Amino acid sequence: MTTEHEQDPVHCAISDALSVLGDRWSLLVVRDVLRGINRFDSLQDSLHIARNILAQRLASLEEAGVLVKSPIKPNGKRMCYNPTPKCLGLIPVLVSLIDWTANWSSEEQKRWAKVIDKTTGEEVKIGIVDNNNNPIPMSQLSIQF
Amino acid sequence: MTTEHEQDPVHCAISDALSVLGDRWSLLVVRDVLRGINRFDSLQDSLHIARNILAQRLASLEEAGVLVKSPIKPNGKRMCYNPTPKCLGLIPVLVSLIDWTANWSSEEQKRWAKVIDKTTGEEVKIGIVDNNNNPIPMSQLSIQF
DNA sequence: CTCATGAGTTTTATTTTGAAACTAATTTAT
DNA sequence: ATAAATTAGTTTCAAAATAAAACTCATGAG
Repeated sequence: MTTEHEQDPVHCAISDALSVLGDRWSLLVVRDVLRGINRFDSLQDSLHIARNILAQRLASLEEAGVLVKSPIKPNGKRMCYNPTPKCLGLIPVLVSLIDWTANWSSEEQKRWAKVIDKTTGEEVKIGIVDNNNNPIPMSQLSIQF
Repeated sequence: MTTEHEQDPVHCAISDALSVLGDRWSLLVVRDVLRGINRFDSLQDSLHIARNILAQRLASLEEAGVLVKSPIKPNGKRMCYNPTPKCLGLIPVLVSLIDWTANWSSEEQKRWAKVIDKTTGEEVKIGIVDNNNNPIPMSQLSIQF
């Protein structure tokens, strides 16, 4: 794959993102790390992912600059994985995925993302707004990637 | 240790979303359909995806209610795939992925998502906002998935 | 009617994933 | 201090998913 076509719509910002995140597990690992689950075995317990695949994903997320791997105690061998600023940058992706499911799934238990402004304690939301910060309904949008 | 997840980590809104979208291609198909590329062969040309995989993804996106498949002319055999409202609901996901890449990739050609309000022609933006729709910096956020 | 196009399906090879067992180092318990 | 249990993976092998190409078979254009 990844052949070099001159006019290549596959090579765009979305596919760049998906080359790191476009699989069944990566975003769930990111979610767990943001939740504070940062050890190999706790992640495996939480996700029930195959251990070899987890090792692979952690390595690729580290290489992508999304996680940092560091020993728990200096020079130790026990590791932990923590979120980088680039990882925090994925919060809008996670929130919009959660809200999409909440909005559009027919399931009983609709879970909304809850994001809190630490300074006010207030709940915040993700959305599309115009220059005056007024929300705009989705049906009114046209997208140009 | 933040053991404050009262939510089921295995079956959550994110993994629900990823069971439809969590692969290499689905979101790129969605992007193309939103762009107006809605025929099997044009999608294949655009994405260089294997034809059997494309057929699979289109079927699963249709089953998920993201796309509708319909004949171009009544009772015809030539088909086209078009976005449902649920598909439009993915715009924030796509936009936040694009913006993430633009913000955090080291590449030269950073592409920002451009979303336009069809009624005004004005460009709009996606972000995390408080109840007054004012944007909030990422560092101020705490998440509870 | 003929030929090119559209929308897939089939076939086969390659890659990725998953489950389980296996290391080797490191804590913890006795 | 020694034994037992944890941690953080790796290895192995089977099963599933993906890719590339060839193959249908109906339709539309000329």
